[in-house]
Amino acid sequence: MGRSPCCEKAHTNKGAWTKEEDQRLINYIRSHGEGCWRSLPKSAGLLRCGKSCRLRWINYLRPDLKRGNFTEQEDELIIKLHSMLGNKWSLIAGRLPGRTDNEIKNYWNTHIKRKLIVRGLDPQTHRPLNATASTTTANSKFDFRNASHSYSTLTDIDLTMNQNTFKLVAMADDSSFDDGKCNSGTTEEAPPPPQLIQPPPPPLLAHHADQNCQSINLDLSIGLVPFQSLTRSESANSNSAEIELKKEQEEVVPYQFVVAATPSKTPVPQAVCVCWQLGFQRGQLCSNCSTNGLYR
DNA sequence: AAATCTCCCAACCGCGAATAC
DNA sequence: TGTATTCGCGGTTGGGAGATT
Repeated sequence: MGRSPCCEKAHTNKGAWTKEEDQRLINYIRSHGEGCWRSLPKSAGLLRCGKSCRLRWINYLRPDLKRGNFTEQEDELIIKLHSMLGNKWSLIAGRLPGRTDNEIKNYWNTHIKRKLIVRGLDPQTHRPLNATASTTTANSKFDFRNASHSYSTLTDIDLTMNQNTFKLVAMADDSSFDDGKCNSGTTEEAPPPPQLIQPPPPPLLAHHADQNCQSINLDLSIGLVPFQSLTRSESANSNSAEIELKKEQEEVVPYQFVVAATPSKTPVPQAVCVCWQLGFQRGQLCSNCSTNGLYR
């Protein structure tokens, strides 16, 4: 048998929350903590479904939320993260302390999309608007999250993203992949990820495509580190899959994307979290960070 | 001043993954 | 092991607020 129903929809309030409801929810969570959203409304004396309580708390009532306008740095970080992750708002929010996925999603739809269009960039692909149509049909398209190759040896792949050149360094142990059963963790037909117009992985790796997993899980970590602060040899010491995107035009943006691709059943690589690199203090680090800024 | 339009954001909806039973 | 439910996510929408006519 399964669980009992989540809530009685007939007896729940909908729409905007009142101050009294907010206060009840705050008081309850302060004394009991988060969790068990299903039973929370009844225990807290709220005529709301648990789902609604959770949303209200996460998006509006949480004490650590940052209020106010987004800064220019936050704008740029969102753009960069979106170019890497697509509409993975919760992942993006995880790298912006005090911001929620809903807030970032709204902000993206109302401000940043327009900003990119003004810059002549396609908000979904992050490529020049007039070039999107021609390149999306080209075979050169390389989709990170649905990559048709796994990277089981150290290799360098030059990629081009927008006007900037990146270098993809994939390092993985064969055993870290799960015999073709690993998945990307992204099942929705996400908006097109960055259209990387350089060729897909070199032929020498192609044989792995059929035998191993069809994609690399990029869900767990992504960070910005100062260019060259992580050397290849340092990275190679990790026995987990790790992809570095090295931005070569450092004079434009002196940061390096580090995407820790973590196949299931393997330890998380020692990638440096963006929280740390942005100089956040202990209390501000995200849940994925250990106290030295590395991913747990 | 009133009507209409546009923008923005909080909240809802539906789905897939994870989990309890 | 199979099924039902919860949780969490991304897409969408309703309506309030401000701008424009």
